[in-house]
Amino acid sequence: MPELPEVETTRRGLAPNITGARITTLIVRERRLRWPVDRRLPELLKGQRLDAIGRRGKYLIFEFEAAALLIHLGMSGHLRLVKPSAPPRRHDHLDFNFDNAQVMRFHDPRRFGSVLYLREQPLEHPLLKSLGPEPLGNSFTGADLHTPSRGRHLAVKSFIMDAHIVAGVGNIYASEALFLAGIHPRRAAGRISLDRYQRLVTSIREVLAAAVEKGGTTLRDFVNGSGEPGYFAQCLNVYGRKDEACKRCAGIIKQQTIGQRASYYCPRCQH
DNA sequence: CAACGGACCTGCCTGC
DNA sequence: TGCAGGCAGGTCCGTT
Repeated sequence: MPELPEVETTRRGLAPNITGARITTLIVRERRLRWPVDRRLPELLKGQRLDAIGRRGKYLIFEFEAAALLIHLGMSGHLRLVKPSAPPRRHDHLDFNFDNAQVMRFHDPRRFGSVLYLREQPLEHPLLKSLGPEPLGNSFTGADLHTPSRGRHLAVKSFIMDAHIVAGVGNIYASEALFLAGIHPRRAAGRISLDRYQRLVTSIREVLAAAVEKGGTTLRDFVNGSGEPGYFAQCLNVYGRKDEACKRCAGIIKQQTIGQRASYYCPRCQH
C-alpha cells in the first residue's frame, strides 16, 4: 500500500491531531512484525509527550520527549485515528491512546511493517543512517544518481528503487518517473548521462510532489490518518496500465518483470 | 563490492 | 462453490 506519498499523507493527517499529546496507554496485541515489538514498549512510552512526527524516506519518526519511535508501514500497513470505542479488528496490532482522547491504530495484515523504539538519535539509527538523499529535499540532484551509478549494470528502475541511492522511490513511482523522463526501465544505470539523470531527478520530484498533493495513490484501500482516500491513481501514466494506450503517443503500454517487480513503460516514449 | 534470489506474511483475484 | 496458483504498493539478508 504505502509509498512515500502515502506515508507523507499519513504523517500530515496524524500530526495536527496528536502532536503535543501524551501517551496514556499503549496496547500491543501482536508483537510479530518485521522485527519483534519491544516487550517493554508500553511502559517505555507511557506518559511521554509526542513532540513531532517526522519522515525519512518511507519511515515515520515519532519524536517523544525522551525517545523516538520508528514506524514503517511495509506493504500493507496503515496508521489511522479511530474512535476510542472502536473495537479492534483482525490485524489491528497496536493502539496508541493519547490523553486528548485520540487513538492511533497500527494495522498491518502482512506484518512487513515495523515499530521500533529508539534510544539514540533517530537519524543515527542504522536503518536511517544508510539511506540515500531525500527525493523531495532541496539538495537532491542528478549527480546523486549519476555518481554512484558509474560502472553499475543493473536496470535503472532497480537502481532508483534502492533506498541507499535515493530514499523512498517505490514501485509505482519508479515506473511513473521513468516514463516522465523518457528512460527505459531496463537501461543499465551506468549507461545514463548526467543530463538524463538530471531530468530523472526532476521527474521523481514532480511525480512524488503531485502524488502528495493528491493525497497519495489509492489502489486498494489506502486512506490517510483521518480516513480519506488518495486521488493520484487517475494520474498514473503507466503503472497498472498494461495493454492500454500511452497517454502521450497512443502506443501500447508494456509490462515486464524487472528485479522481481512488475514494471510498466511505453516502448515508444522510453529509451 | 555488485547482483540476485529468498525470506518474511495475508488477502484478493483469476481460472479451472 | 471450492481450491490452487499467482500476485500485491517493501526491504533486509544470505549466497554467488
